[in-house]
Amino acid sequence: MSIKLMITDDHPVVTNGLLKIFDGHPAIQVSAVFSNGKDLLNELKVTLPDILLLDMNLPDMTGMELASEIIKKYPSVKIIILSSSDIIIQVKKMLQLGCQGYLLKDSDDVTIVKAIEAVNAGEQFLSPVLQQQILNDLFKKKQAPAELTRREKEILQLITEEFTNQEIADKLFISPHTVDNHRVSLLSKLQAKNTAGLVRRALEQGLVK
Amino acid sequence: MSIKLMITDDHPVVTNGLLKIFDGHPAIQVSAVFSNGKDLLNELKVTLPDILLLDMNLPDMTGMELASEIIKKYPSVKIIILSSSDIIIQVKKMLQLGCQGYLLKDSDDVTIVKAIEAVNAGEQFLSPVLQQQILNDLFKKKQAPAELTRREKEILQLITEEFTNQEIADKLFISPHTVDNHRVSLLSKLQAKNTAGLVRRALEQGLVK
DNA sequence: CGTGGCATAGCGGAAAACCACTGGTTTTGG
DNA sequence: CCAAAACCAGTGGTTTTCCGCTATGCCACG
Repeated sequence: MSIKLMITDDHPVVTNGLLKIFDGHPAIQVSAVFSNGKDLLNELKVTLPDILLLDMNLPDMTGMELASEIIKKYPSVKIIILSSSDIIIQVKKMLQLGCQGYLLKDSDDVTIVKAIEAVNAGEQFLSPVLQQQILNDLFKKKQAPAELTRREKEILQLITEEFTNQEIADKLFISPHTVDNHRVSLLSKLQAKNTAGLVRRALEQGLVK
Repeated sequence: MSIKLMITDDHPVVTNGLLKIFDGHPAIQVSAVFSNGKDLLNELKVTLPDILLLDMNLPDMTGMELASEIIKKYPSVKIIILSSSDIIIQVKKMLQLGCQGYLLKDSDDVTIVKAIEAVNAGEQFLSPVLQQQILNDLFKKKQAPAELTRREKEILQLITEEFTNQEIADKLFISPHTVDNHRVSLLSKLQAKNTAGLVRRALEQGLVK
């Protein structure tokens, strides 16, 4: 049985190139090509492909929105994102959304076919470049230490766990005033403006949990 | 020039095993072995190794604390964490702290030597198992979509950016009361108790930025 | 064409957070 | 052992958030 594929991309150059690639692969059958999200959604009401090659930058809606909707409505359709953006955050987001693959547009024929076969087999696929980049990302961050005292870390932890000053005070057997004081120090040290900022920085800098 | 190595681990079995491995590698010279953090810190005041093999679970202090301090005081020392824990969060934390490698204790001789050589050459090294796990991690999350309306997402974003209700209202040309209402919806939908919870969930679920 | 979800707006009151002080005790490191 | 840093506690006041109400206009979907 051949793999039924749909392509959505508003650049004819890309779609033509893809079509040419799949021409030589009888196991991969392109059942439809669309240049915008709306057309795709309409077609999906009628037929579902095995795999959908989806561009991130469509004229009528973002890839995020589109992918999100498709995943929700038609969970059986496997989505491979086709993008020229290698921004890690974006890659992560799409994968966490539930896409099965993420291909860079400069991928060669072999890689693209490999990706489709892998995803069709129930695996995931990530452009090798991106794999490397994600690993590097982990090392790079080297966040500024942000010198917090033991007590401050402890209280920051509890703040992110949604405890109020009063609750924290009870837990640590100190006065709510003291908790408040630590809070002020934290705001200053982390250069935050309010609780939201504290939690944000705490999570971003891995100071908690 | 040979690589000067220090080992810190409170399990004789582990250190003995390591020593045996390095016996066969003249390019790697073990200059000292410690069984706790304090002894190590004392020695570092006198001599610095090229690379430090550091156990995560020491009797007197956590690997986090120790690594953090060493990185701050002696940034030239490269640290490879030696741990039996493959908990991804912990791995990430150590790497972001600035450690150059993370080895699982069940790694074979070849891998360990490879790691040391890589780190000595200025690269990073991660146990292959962990590399795979981190990539899988990205796909797995499949977070519950958390159905937020456009407005709610927008407001959640601004909350995490430390704006107050009043400021958000000004920005969106709506009443502060309306912002407050959306906030209540958000608290309910995300099952958060307060602003801290909102920000935490927003970041964890990648709903912002 | 109605029903339900969304966005808007408002009110009032309680709770929590924010801010700037002062001042005492304990811990820590050189 | 001394000084600095951290921790604790309090006063007093302002701002913001939290929560439960009510209520209206809009629009999409069946």
